[in-house]
Amino acid sequence: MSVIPDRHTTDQVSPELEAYALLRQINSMMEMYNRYDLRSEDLTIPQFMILNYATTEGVPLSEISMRMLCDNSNLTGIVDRLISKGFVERRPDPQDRRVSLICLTSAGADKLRRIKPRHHAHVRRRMRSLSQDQVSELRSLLQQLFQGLQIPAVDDDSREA
Amino acid sequence: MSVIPDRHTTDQVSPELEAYALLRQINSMMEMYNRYDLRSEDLTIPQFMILNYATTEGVPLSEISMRMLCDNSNLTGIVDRLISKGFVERRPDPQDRRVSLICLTSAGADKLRRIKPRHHAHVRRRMRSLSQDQVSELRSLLQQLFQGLQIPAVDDDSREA
DNA sequence: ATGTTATAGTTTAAACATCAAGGAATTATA
DNA sequence: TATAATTCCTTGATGTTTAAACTATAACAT
Repeated sequence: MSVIPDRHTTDQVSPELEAYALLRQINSMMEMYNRYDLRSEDLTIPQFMILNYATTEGVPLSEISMRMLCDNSNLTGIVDRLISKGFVERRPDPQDRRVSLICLTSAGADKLRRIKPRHHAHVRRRMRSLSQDQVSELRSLLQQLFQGLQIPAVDDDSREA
Repeated sequence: MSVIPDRHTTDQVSPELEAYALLRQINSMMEMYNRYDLRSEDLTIPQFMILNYATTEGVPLSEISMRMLCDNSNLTGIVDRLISKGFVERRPDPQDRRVSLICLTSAGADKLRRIKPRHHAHVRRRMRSLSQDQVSELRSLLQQLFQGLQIPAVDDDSREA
């Protein structure tokens, strides 16, 4: 029952909000660049991601959707497009007839071999405004934040809004 | 012409790549939470963002799209839906008949007043795995990275892929 | 004045995302 | 072994995003 106004009941921005806003903006800009890079290869970002997760032996669709943090139903259409471009194919899993394995074709593997190193180089280049130490520091902070997000629901929220 | 293999010509992950992957994943999870929070209010994330940028006096649509780092054409439909819900309205700018001002209605202002503090509290709570100092450190690293991204094109890329 | 260029916003089509619902195959359980 | 619950994937409805083409207005240059 303090008379001192709580720092965050008002509308003013907190460091957390600022950090999150920056994170979103950075993500947004990186996506713009990635989209632009992939455009010349006639690939979209989600298509490229699936290509990265697929293997020659085949990976269950739901394993890919788990890693991409998205719904299965997203991937159906994207995989369809990748198939029509000849970069992956669907194969039934002999062990479990429910799953369809997403398999990288040799054309897909070639494509990936050509694009991936360049993509990685681009990402690294775009982070050159940070020193090596700063990148490591950033990575470890993000790592910690990410792990904290995994266990979300501890609703110890009595002190605020 | 070194014989020592460059650290990044191979497929292995660099700190930069790891940091970026984490950033994307965090963004993804935060979006999931935000979407869930807004669901009970019958708002989508982009709808909520526009609501945040709109004012009672009115803001040009293109100003909002600039801040949201998106195209004007995105906003047309989203604003349409906000209008049908009664939270904003379009008004012509008397100064410039090309622009349409996006104006927060009183219903929209009420809605915002109720949702925004809670949203901010949620964001702060979800970053509680970081200390105050860590949040500040993160913010300043992201700030620096963001500014570095603004001037993208210095293609001093001769040393890599 | 007239033609050029730029800006504000919309429209359209293709791609993607979310959510709910459903079919098919598997697993668990009684 | 029947049936219930679960898992894997797809489909369809709604909403968002991108990119290109378009309309209307404004600013500018002869």
